[in-house]
Amino acid sequence: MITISQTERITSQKKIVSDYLKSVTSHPSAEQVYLAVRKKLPRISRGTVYRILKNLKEKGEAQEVLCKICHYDGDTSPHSHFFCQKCGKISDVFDTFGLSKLKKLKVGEIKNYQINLYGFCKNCQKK
Amino acid sequence: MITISQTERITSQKKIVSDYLKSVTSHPSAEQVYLAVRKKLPRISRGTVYRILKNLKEKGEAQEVLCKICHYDGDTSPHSHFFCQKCGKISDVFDTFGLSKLKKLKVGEIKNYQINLYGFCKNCQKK
DNA sequence: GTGCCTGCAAACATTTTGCAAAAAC
DNA sequence: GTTTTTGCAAAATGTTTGCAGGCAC
Repeated sequence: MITISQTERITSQKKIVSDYLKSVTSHPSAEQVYLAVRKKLPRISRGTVYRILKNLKEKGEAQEVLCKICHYDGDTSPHSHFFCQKCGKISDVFDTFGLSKLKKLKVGEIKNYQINLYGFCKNCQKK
Repeated sequence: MITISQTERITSQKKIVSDYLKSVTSHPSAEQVYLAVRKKLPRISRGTVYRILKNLKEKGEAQEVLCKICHYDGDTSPHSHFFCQKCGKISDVFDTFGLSKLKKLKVGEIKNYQINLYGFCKNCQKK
């Protein structure tokens, strides 16, 4: 459910969570944000951290990495997935975007990869 | 924890879950697999479904899509992520693999995307 | 018969939510 | 003073696990 508020208020909790997230490159989980932020705001609650993270995401100031419910695909051939943000449908996309480039990256040994595309599917676009 | 068994046994539960997963392209969640499979095996339990799905994944006969705990990134610029399967570290990868190609896909309207790379990071490779 | 696998229920982990009090404006 | 936001605790959701009995081999 999207919360529509006329005038969003700036609170110290929001500022500290936002500043923390922008100051680190460690990609913390919600729990890790909670533990870190609690050093500055010992009385902050998990609920508040979750609400603020969701709020930051809605405003486009943070993004989720690896998230939500686990889905399974019986097809293990190299392909990508499109997630419709309206109807929730997950579709296959058989295009690898020239991922041979991947091997040239210097991040480490790449064993596997996933490309996730988000948007509105053809069916939902019509509406 | 990886379960090492000397002789894996073929059970009707495993066969039906595996067959179901390979017969659909709907990318069901574990719960959806459980509900579907229960039509053929009314007494199967969630625990068994979760164990079989994990088993299929370990054998490379199924893959997970969108999974596990939610992590946040305060950097919303276009970049990808590398997940080390040994130490769990998440690193940024600033390479977009010529994703302008994305726009040409006919799946729908793409608003956003994520590329997730899995493997062993440089530090873990040394060990 | 041996030992892996299952069903069940409880435990665990993660996230959301209702509500009264507190804070922002 | 009004309305949003918070802290708290409980609930909801998703996943794992211990164990006794069942089944594959």
